[in-house]
Amino acid sequence: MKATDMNKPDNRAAAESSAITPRARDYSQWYLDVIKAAGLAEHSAVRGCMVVRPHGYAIWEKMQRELDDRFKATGHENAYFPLFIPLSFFSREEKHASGFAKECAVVTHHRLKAIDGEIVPDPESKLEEPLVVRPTSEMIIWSQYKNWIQSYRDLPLLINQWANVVRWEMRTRLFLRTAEFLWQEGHTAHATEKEALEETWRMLDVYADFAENVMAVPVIKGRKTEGERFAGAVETLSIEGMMQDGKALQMGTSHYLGQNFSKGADVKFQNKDGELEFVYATSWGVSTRLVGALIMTHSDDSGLVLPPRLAPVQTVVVPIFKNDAERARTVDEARKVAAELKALGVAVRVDDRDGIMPGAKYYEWEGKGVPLRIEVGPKDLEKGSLCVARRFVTEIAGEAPEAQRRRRKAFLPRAEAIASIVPTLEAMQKELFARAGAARASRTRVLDKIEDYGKFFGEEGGGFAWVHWAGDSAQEEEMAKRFETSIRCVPFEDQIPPEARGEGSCILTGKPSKQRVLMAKSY
RNA sequence: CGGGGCAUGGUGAAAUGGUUCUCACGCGUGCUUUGGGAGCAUGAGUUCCAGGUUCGAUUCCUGGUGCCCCGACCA
Repeated sequence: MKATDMNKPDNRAAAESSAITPRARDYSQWYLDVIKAAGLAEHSAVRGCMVVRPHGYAIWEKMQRELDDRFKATGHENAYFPLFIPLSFFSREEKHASGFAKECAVVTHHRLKAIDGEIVPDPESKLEEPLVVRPTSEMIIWSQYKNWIQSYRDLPLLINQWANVVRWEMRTRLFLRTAEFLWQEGHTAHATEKEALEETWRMLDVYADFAENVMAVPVIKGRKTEGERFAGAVETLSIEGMMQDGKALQMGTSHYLGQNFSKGADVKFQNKDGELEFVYATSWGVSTRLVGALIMTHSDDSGLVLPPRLAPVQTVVVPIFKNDAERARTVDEARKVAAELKALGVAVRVDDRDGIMPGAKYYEWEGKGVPLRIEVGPKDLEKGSLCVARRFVTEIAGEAPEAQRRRRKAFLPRAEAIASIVPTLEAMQKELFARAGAARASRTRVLDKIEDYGKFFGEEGGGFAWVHWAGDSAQEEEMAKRFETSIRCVPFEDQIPPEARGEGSCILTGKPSKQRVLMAKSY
């Protein structure tokens, strides 16, 4: 949408142009506005690629650390494999290769040359075998595992890689889908199917734990239908989150690969009985898409809202002063407060920049999603108090923004204020999770009639729908065309709310169905 | 890859076949200010690329490139 009317060249409109589009008006625009206001990322001049700015990267680093701890705790180690995959390796697993074929960047030359004054790939430097820039690393990793695995004693092999991958997507969206993105991919090898399946389920649980307890995003765990499965996988599990516009976002996947890839790469091991057997495999990954999920789950019309556990700055301290003497005293106090908070384990930053009005700093830090702000002014020095302001308060319908602002600021005695920071951050973490859960619940329906289904995803704006399903792949596609919805997953039984459990009949075909599936529009 | 649209300082926009292209935000400098986006003064910075039409093109034409929207694609 191009808001030409909004941008008349007068002062007011120009000042407003830096404001964030309300979520209710245009969710896509709001999403981009938040990313810009928070300084997370921007489009690169390189087609379809994203530049992650420091604040965005700092959030990703926090995610990395939390995830990495969990991977280590479950026995995994990090390693690194090449960016380039020889085409012959890539094509060893047929379904995998054809699944990714349409979105691969391919390197064909290794040298440039000036021809007619123009620098072009040197025709004489053409590679004998093209190199595929990894869209995922199964094949390059398994070709290496062949050398690493001979005996059951070499198993399980539990490796994770932090890397970038390239998928030549037609249409891109910051964080959610870009030509190049950052991720982690785990690739494990096991002696038995049972063990590999356990690993697949275990890592999905790790992702769900991370999503809910760190990102404060409630997710639904389940398995993908055949049509949505990872190319080459026997089973794909995923966690699905609901964004504020009611759409589902796949936040992480864990695949059971069976022996497909070990056969493709010819990786056998000798078991205890001395017999040769193909290895059982899993792979699992999450990407910088999670940053997009974070934005679309918690943020508001003032900008980014970060769960404290992922906030690079959890508390910002802003000194307020009118002259040099006040400046010296308030900055000094701000630094003392910061040091005390740091000792309590709080990520804290003092914003003592001169020449910027305090209000401007508040807007800036709110836009960046900092959970708590402490203001230190001359009055606080006199009274021995501090002003603590929260990034969000529980919304009260109809309350004016000005009233909300007052309600979320509190002047507290100094010691009390400092002691309140850690518990407040913890409470905010919990509140975000609870809020997201409530938002999801309010947009979730249990539906039995196809008319209700159409109405829900039409005029009612959609969300998650629990419906019985017994259709085939073609009928799945019909649902996609008719309602722009898809089966997000076939949930594990404990993921289905009580009111949606039990057997029934398919919403489209009327055929008997054992359990309901999760339907939604998706990103 | 098909259909449509757009291309003007860092950003968002105006204007024009004819002197030196306009405005706001942002940026630099100085003074002043600082408990919710300060003010004044002053300064720097712009017509995507290549051809063509024309006395003269940022404007019109052709081609290229890039971006946006719709489809296709995206498990």
